[in-house]
Amino acid sequence: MSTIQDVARQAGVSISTVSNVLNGRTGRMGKDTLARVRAAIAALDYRPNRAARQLKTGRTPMLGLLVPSIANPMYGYIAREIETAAQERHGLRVLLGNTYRNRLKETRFFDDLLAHGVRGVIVVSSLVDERHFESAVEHGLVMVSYDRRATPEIRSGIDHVSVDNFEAARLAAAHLIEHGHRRLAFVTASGKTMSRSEKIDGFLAAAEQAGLRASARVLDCAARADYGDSEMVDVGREQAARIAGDAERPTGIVALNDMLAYGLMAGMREYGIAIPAAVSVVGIDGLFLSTLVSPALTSVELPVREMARTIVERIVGRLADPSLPTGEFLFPPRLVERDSVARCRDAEPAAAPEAAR
Amino acid sequence: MSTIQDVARQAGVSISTVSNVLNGRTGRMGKDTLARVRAAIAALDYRPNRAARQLKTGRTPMLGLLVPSIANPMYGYIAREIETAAQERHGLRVLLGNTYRNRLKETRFFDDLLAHGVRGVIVVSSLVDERHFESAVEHGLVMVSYDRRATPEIRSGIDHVSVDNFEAARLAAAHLIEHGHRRLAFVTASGKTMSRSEKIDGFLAAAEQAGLRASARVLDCAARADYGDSEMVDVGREQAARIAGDAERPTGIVALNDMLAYGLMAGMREYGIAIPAAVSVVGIDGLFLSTLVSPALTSVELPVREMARTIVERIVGRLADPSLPTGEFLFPPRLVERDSVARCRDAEPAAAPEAAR
DNA sequence: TTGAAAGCGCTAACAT
DNA sequence: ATGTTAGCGCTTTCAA
Repeated sequence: MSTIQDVARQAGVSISTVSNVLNGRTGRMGKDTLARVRAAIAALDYRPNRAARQLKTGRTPMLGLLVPSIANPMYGYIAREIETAAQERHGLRVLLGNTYRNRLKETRFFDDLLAHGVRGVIVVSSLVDERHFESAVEHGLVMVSYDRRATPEIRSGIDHVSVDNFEAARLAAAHLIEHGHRRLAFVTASGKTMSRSEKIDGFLAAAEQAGLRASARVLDCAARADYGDSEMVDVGREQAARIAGDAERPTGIVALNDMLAYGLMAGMREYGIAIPAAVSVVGIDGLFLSTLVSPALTSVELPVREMARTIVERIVGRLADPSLPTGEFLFPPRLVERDSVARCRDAEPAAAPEAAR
Repeated sequence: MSTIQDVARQAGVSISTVSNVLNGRTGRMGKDTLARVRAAIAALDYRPNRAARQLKTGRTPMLGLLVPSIANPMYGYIAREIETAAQERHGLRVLLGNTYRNRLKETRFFDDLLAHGVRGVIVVSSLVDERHFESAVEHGLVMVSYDRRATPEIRSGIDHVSVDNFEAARLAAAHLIEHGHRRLAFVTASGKTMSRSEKIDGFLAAAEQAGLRASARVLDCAARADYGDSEMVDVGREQAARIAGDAERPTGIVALNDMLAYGLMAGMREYGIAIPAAVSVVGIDGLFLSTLVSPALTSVELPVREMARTIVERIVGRLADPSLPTGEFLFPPRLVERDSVARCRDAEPAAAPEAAR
């Protein structure tokens, strides 16, 4: 690898001149000096050493990205959009870490980012407890959290970008209600993350508004202790078993997310419960896999690309101007109808006048 | 952030002593000197600046990982295993890049790695043309290619880790043959990557051996030009349409990979072709999603974790000793039976004596 | 057993 | 318009 020295020698100029070219300070530079430097750079196939530059400037064109597990299709999707936005819009590379929702792994990742001189980091769907985040922020990290709402009333050094989870679940439940369902359930994994609580609230609000609050149920179930990508799927399967044996079975189900819905549907199938004939299901996320399961899953879709862009812009912006206040950025979800919801057969005509159509 | 200077001052020693502690050269060090240094490090929450270290040593504990798109569940799975192996076994971080199978993006990623001082890189399922790889290797990158076989007879500066694709497809076809299928097809996307050709060969070899070569068909279909994660799914769907309209329709299908199989099954469903009653399907990859589609997909599973470990060990090994020769590492696949294969109804009893069981 | 000092490649004052 | 120079924080001889 050639260095700035080699380029300077080759071009017959000093290293400062080369450095000036490198950093775009070509304003009052001799036209042919510039040309000679450029030629030398090309001839030597010179690439500035980032470590040296970083040692001097304290900056490195890199972002950290922390996900529970990149094998989970939802996180893979988000990661792709974030990497693409960071690279194409700002030339930033992405350092990836799987945390398996382990606090120690998260902390170590922050430490490594700091040591590597990386100042911007995106944390996807982390733990409820955010204290170690604040500590990382104090050490100089500019952080954006995805899929966690800000804790109300607490000033945070972290940007929060997420979908309106309340609205997402409300939309899903309302869709079921519109189709005449009156025995509703929200199926979730236990362990209250903030986004889960919000979804539950949205679900219950829709039920309440339709006068169905009394019969609406929230079914949760412990996930396996160790984080796996099939965690949600397993929860769905397990819940299917429980629901199958339930005499007062719900006819309309909102799933915490698409992966859980897939597991739920697979489980239902094993118990011979037809979807959507016997039970209708709505997911949340809008993964492209939802078109592949059978029946294709009706789901509340998240504007992932837009969120990814906002995340990157926030980091870049606050990196450039640390005095910028942090904020909360909420995105609207959108229901995408597919084939997992049918009109409820038990629906009373009075309650659903359009049942005959 | 505190520096080595701060630690030295706090401990009342020179920076060399601190550096020695940092690098484990504590052999003949005063017992309490060591203790004082350690205490100072802890007290100041000191973390060595990697950029400075790298500038000196030329090394940085980081690997590059290039995938077509991390949103593709198969690449997400591989990426997770690689990141985990790199981090847990060697403390290495992973720099991720999506290439969308674009040669320019790949080249730029290599350039950036070099500039960042990263010397090890893993390339997953890249283009057929490997010339830009060799150029990167000449510039000092230690490279491992996943899912591409070495070009025979050509000495390469690259390690190749892959599954035995021939065997994978052979296994899949043999499984169909065992179930009495005599009209076989291999469904693939057009564009001949090496792994695809090998799979085709394995498929045809199995057909040949069963005397079914004449009727065995390879169906390919152009993917959309721009790389997308639903690329394979779309190809599967399109092929389903074609197969549905085929009077001499195959009864046993081997899909290039699981994603394509999902699309194929979804397409078949739309055309009212029952799986496995009318057509049996076998995928290749063994993604966990295969348990979620309906019917659950019988698939030839890849030993992804073992492959990921080998990939990391190869890089680390050759980074430590560049004189190590590169090699090819082939892993055996394994058939996992689920519900997408049934005994062929058209099977002639003579050809399949156990048909009556 | 510990310390002094050179230098990795670059940026950005400051000089000229 | 271009060059000189002082570090950024660390590792590693070499000397004491």
